[in-house]
Amino acid sequence: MRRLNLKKGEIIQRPGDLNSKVYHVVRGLLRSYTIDAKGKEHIFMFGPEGWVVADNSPVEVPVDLFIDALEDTIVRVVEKDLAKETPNVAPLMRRISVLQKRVILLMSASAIERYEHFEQTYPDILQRVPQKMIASYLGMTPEALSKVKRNRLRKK
Amino acid sequence: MRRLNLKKGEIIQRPGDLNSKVYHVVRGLLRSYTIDAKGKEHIFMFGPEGWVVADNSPVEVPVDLFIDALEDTIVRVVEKDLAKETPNVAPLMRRISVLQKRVILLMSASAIERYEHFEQTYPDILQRVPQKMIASYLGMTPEALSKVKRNRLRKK
DNA sequence: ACTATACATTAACCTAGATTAAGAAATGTA
DNA sequence: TACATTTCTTAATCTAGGTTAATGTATAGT
Repeated sequence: MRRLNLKKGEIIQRPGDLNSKVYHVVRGLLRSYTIDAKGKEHIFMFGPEGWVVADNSPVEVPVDLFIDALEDTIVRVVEKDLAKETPNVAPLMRRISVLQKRVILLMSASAIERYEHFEQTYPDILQRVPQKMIASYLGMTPEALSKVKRNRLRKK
Repeated sequence: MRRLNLKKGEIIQRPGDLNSKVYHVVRGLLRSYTIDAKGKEHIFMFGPEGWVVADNSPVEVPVDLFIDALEDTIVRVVEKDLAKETPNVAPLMRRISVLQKRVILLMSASAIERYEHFEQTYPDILQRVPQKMIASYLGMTPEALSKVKRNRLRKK
């Protein structure tokens, strides 16, 4: 069970990589993301201390996410097949539950609603990453997020 | 491990239900969905034979999805905490992987692209459910889906 | 402290998809 | 067969959010 010290900006996984690992964040902040056909970046998740970041695909298929460090970060690296032998079901169920909520939000909620949900759910991360990344995570442009926040202020 | 015979249209789980179960579809077709604040229905997943349908939340928290039968359906019902003791990690990972793809599609793909992805991934289900349900699953209105298909034909 | 680069905001304009409403097909049911 | 109900399509209109581009404001590196 290796440890790894990452400098801000370091990329530790790229789409296409085989035998990807599972990363337990000890300190710092990871993120996973894709880049689509038009070259646009879409953040899939943020991983602050205590979180587990991984591309949950079967061991043998290539991953489709980048993972990099948004701050200087320390991670514990676990081989994916090894992780399978210590089957900790609870965190997997939690992840599914979170993803379920995210899908439903993406399908049914407006930009403002999605932002306010994020605000309540991850107030910490809001402070730690640039707003354009929040926008990317929420599936909107930085300009749209800017507009949304301004309109909310006007109403109060 | 009970068995259950459902008639088309039967609802077996409602938002707020506690101690929800895990449903293994033996024959037929289930679906899970929410109804949002504006009364609009959003289909979260379809569960044809061989699939497992459940609201993957911790046992003790109330679920937030409806589950009903789109066809006459036979299911095997498993208690959730029991399912936890037979920790079958592989299907959970698969589900996460599918949800990951879905989130990324919702964030980055247009209506047409989402539809074509569905067509390729679940050609079977496309035949079995009304189009408005496909639209709901894809996060768009039936009208939008209709338009999308027409425009695609024009181009060919 | 100076410059460069990344980030945030604003505004004008545009477009995908929502909404509304009506009619046409299909499907179910007596 | 006829009638009702649900589903699908079309068209007109509207709007949230995307795009582009300019300006302002931090932040970082030397």
